[in-house]
Amino acid sequence: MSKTKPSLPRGTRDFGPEIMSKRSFIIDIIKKNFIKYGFAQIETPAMENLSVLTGKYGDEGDQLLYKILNSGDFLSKTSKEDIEKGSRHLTTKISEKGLRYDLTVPLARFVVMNQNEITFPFKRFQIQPVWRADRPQKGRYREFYQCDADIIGSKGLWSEVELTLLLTDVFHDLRLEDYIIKINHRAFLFSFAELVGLKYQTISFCTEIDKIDKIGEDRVAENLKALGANISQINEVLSLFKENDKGIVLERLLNIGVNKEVISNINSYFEALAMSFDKKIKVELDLSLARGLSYYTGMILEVKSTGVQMGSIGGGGRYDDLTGVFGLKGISGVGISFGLDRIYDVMEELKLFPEEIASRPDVLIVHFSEENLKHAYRIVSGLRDKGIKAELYPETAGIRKQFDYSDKIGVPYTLIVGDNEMNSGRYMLKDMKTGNQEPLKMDEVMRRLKQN
RNA sequence: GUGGUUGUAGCUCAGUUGGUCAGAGCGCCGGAUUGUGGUUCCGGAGGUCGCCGGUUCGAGACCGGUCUUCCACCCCA
Repeated sequence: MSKTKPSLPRGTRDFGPEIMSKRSFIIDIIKKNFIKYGFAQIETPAMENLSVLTGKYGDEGDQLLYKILNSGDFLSKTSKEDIEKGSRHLTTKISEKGLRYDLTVPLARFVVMNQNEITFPFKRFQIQPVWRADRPQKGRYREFYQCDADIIGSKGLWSEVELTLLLTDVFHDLRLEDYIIKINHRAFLFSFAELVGLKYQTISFCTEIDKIDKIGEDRVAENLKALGANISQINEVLSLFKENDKGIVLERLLNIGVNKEVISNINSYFEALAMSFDKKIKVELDLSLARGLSYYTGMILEVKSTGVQMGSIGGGGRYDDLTGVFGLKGISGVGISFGLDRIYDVMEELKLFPEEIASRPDVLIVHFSEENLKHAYRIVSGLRDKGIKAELYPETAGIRKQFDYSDKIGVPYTLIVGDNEMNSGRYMLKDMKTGNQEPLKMDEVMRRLKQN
């Protein structure tokens, strides 16, 4: 048998115990808040039929889809012609499933397939990995977790407000304060594109607009001009981006022909957030925000860390007709997504993880002999029955070694079981931080440990 | 997918123009100390220098390929 060196596919990672306790810390907070806001959890398969996935994320997205080779003799249904027609065509012959690319399209499929069982508005959350055949970088992985909350089948503005409050609560609970929620509306972008004369190239227009903080206004203006945009109108749009007064911005938007209803919606959204919710809400209207998947049609939103150089740590928006592609018309939805892995990276870099989240027992029992060890069987079991996280050093060993181990795992207390203790019925409970120890009866030991 | 970048002990990194350059610190294991850890002291184990091939009398250092890391483009959580 040949020995192979173990390795991991590019852009994927193992998560050891310390990393997992931190990831769980984040997930638990997100999940707790999802539930608090009335969302119910669902899960969907890692793989979907390619017919569900393809064409939903644009050409770029299709390229980033992981396709699964058909089982068995995957060439049996292909001909020489299929190969000659190129890889794109051939793919359809040898692969019919793919790994999920996000959680929104699977949700749309789920809603359509279960429309008769679902009560609308349908509020669901989903925390699962997704896969993209992207080139990995810092904060960019080929396998990563999304934590989505969506409200399907409601057009009310309260949904947007509620999701904004939810975002705020989660970041507050994580103690991650250096972030900003940027919002924009697709209708604004469409109007801008029309204004500069790129009505039929809105995608290209948005792509350029999105690069403003990266390459600067001047180069964006150049690029737009190259696309055929009118220079004076470009300048008008760019100046609008810099306007800080929200009232003036909304007025100017009205002047350039943005739908009145959309403007009043945005206005109502900010008015709602301005009400006292006893929270610091960090939302900012950013007219140059042009990202988001191709299916967003209304408000779009992105969460940026202001403390760390990192792509967005969350995003979301409203999609008026997500289920339309699967034959269910007239269902509007709005959703947000937390990027677990990026939130992790940000929190790690900012050292925001509390120290006490590592999983460790409350007490470790140490001993001197086989007899002591056996005597401790009942003790450790008794402690556990009281709900105390107790661990017993599993074999006889030097007491020094056992204390060394206690240190390594960071256990706050050790309970010493030796001949003295067995004879007196009083067990030595040692506080590992102070080094103080005290002989105590078992019920007193339990009382002390329960306090912590 | 395109261009560039990185890769030496578990970790962080030294290693001069190819010729005792296979090293340090930390960590790990053992002992000093068989009823007491975090300090100290002593000792020890670990690497075919990412992998494959080439140039050379000789390669960790040079060349090619490949994998990985990070960066830019693209796009995104």
